[in-house]
Amino acid sequence: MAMLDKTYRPAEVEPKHYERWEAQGAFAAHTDSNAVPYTIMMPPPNVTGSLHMGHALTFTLQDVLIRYRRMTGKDALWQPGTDHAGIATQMVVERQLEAQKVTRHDLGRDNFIKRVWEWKAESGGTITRQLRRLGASPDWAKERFTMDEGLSAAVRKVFVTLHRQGLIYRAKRLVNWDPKLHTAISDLEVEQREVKGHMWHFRYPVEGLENTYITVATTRPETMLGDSAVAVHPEDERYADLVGKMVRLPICNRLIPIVADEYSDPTKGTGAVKITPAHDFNDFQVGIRHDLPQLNIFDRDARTNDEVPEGYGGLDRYDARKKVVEQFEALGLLDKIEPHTHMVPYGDRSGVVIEPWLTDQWFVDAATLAKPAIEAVESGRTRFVPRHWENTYFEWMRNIQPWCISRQIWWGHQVPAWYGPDGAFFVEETEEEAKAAASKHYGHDVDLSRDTDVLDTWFSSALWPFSTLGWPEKTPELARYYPGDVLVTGFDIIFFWVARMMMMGIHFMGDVPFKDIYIHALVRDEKGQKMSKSKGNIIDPLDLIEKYGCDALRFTLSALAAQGRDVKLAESRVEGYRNFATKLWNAARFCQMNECRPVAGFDPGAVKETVNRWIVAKTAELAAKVGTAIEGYRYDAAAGGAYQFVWGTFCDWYLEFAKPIFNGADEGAKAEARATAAWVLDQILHVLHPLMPFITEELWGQIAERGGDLMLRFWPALDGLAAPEAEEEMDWVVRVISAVRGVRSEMNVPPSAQVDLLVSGLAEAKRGWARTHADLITRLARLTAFEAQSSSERVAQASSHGAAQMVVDEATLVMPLGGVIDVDKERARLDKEIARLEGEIAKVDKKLGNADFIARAPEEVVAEQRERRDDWAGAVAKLREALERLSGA
RNA sequence: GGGCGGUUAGCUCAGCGGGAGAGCACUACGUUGACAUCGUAGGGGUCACUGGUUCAAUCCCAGUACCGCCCA
Repeated sequence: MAMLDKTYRPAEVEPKHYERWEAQGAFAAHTDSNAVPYTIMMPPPNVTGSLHMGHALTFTLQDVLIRYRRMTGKDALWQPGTDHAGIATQMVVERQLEAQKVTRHDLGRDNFIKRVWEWKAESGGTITRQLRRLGASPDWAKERFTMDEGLSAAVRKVFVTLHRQGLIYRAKRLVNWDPKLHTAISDLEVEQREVKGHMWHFRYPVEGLENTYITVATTRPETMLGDSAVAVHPEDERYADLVGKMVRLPICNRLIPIVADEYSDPTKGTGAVKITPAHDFNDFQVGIRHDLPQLNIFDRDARTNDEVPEGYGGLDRYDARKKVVEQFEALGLLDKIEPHTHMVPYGDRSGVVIEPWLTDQWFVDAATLAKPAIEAVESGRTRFVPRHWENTYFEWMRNIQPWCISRQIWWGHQVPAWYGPDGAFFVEETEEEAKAAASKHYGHDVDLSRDTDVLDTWFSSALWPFSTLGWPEKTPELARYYPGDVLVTGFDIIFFWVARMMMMGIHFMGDVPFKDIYIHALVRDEKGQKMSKSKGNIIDPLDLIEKYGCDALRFTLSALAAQGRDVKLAESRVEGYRNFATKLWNAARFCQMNECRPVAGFDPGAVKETVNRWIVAKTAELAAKVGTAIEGYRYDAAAGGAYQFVWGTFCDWYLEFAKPIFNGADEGAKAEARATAAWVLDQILHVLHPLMPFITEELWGQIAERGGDLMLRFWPALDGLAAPEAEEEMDWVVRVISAVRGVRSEMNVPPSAQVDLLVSGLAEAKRGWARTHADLITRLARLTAFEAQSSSERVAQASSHGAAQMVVDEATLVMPLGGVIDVDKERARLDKEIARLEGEIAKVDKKLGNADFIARAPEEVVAEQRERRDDWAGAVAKLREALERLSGA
């Protein structure tokens, strides 16, 4: 085996392994295997997308899960794919056309759609290529696209079925109309933004009463052109005698009624509110209650149509507003204008103000579908992690509104409905079936025209957990991998997507689409700000990968993914974990230099040396800890535990312990230490693999000849390796070394100074420990000699000439420093230590002196406190003796 | 207005009824044959505030303040 380079070079290593893994089919699920399946449905990124930090987080977390489960022997399916992202994709292609000064209308529908497919063929692979750079290991052979033939068939089937069940219907309703994109959008695609505007107070003359006016306040003066009524609260005495009278609407010169309706809030504005049923959601409801006409005054561009008085037609809504206000002022009917901050709806894609507009649209009866989806979470068949997201889910699902699923765009699944000459429609999966149905209906063949609308992108996404597995066909995949084990996603799409998958999954599959829903937080910048182009604080994951390596980024995201917290990403963290990768690399290099080669048939349970039994036990703990953490979605604990072990235990202590052995003469000990170190390193590579797939695979291959890739190996099953007595012994060694190092540093004993260490009062049982580890303690504490059992005369003599003394358990360590040491300083140090311990003792004494504590606290807690007090008291006594011995110096 | 989170070391965050923790940053020392992308040691906190429950509260409960997010 060639020697490892001095540093790890991720850029050279990553593509090499990824390509081999993929080519060898290492990511594939095995439908015909006997293993227990484990399924994650990848939230399909937009086909227009490119990898951002949110993707990096979510896909890293999913990849950690899938790699871990694959290693534990599950038949792991991570189902990948992309989403056609209707509006977003159409906008991208339209923007390209715009550069050529062409509109989609110039091309016509068919050509435009062809153009989008061409674009998809060219650029649609960006996001999946980038996912590969992240090390994601989904079953690429199963990659799907929401508009591919199979998924489109599923969409048609679902639409037709729900329509027959009365759960999809067509209706003329007020919808959120985007006047820029010329389509309806769903409530969820509307963003409410706080806007500083005005409140205009208009006086409407009451018909039949001289000089009597009712004043209405509005933030949208232009809509008065479509007013159908004025509403006051039924109990508002100010207006009681006006209810039932008519108002003559200025400008329009129409008569509209004054109605009593609880929608009017007497405490707001004037208490009288104008009602425009065709352009406001609340007013629409009032209109229904009072049977008011719905007067539509806008066209699809939100310009006034010809329903408005002469001179007002064809105006942009804001020009119309200006003109209406001017006219009111001219008429002396403008009472006042107040500054007013209110919420205004904006289209999340177009960024323009949404206009409530009366149109024919297709709706899903979401309330009906939501019921079993709510029940599934209530009963725990599907579980949110962290739990509190259930509240968010319930809140929305219990107040769910009809879902407007039709969009007046071209890119998407066209609604499978065909219209006859009289407007009757036929909802069928194919045109042939629609024709047949129409013939039956009319008694003869007729020409049909297909509905031009397409479906909301989220409609097809809602089917993702089963449509990707081949539904409506009864495929082996569908039987095997549905329901999924976990959905990993961000909270921002609980409504858009999670809720809808729950509804559709339960309705069509009769079972929930996944057992767990792991909701992770948003990635923010280090100051906690949302990353956005306008703020210029975007961190590109690919830049970080290039700079620090993919594993460093993955490890960082995992380490920061604590449940219930946003991920605040500081580049310094990535750098720190890159250093961790380097540390691991060099530990492996050290092992290699010392000929630590994996030994065939090595039995970790059979090692004899204490250090080895100790590290074997610690390694077993590590594997269990990391496995449990990943299973509990505690990525932070998994990463933290691995980091702590590799750096803080393996490198800082075990390898240091091993050095004297490697350099010693005991060949047996050397051989065992080498084999153990190699074994531990192998276990580390396994355990870190889900988090850091590349460096672990690389080391795996470089350290020894192997039978195959690390990624397809089994997770370490290390039972029965606990060694509490070895742990106790090595902990003692660590305490001794730490004590010496601490005192050396505090007393300014330079590393070069030659010092001995004497031991006094060491318990009989520990003398063997001291002898066994004398070399090791000597080396790590930088001593010249370590006297495990010193005579009291020697101790007394040494300390009377000046010595640093430290108490470890029942023993006192004495470091003779005659002539070097500042005795006053050492006294002060001992005094300080005594004072600290006495403070602790006082605290415990207070507790132990409390009769209630003794009576009520659990026995073991009381015993623990007593033990602790005894230990401290013993230490204080020894420190006093040490002071005493110093008195002669 | 309703709901949900958060407030612990300078920064980013763990912990969660019985001795305050990590990483980064900081200070001092250090090229000891894996690693300076490193080593050793150290300083730094009335765990937001006020009450309550408890033998015992950073941890549980209630309230307050401030910050963030979602919904209306």
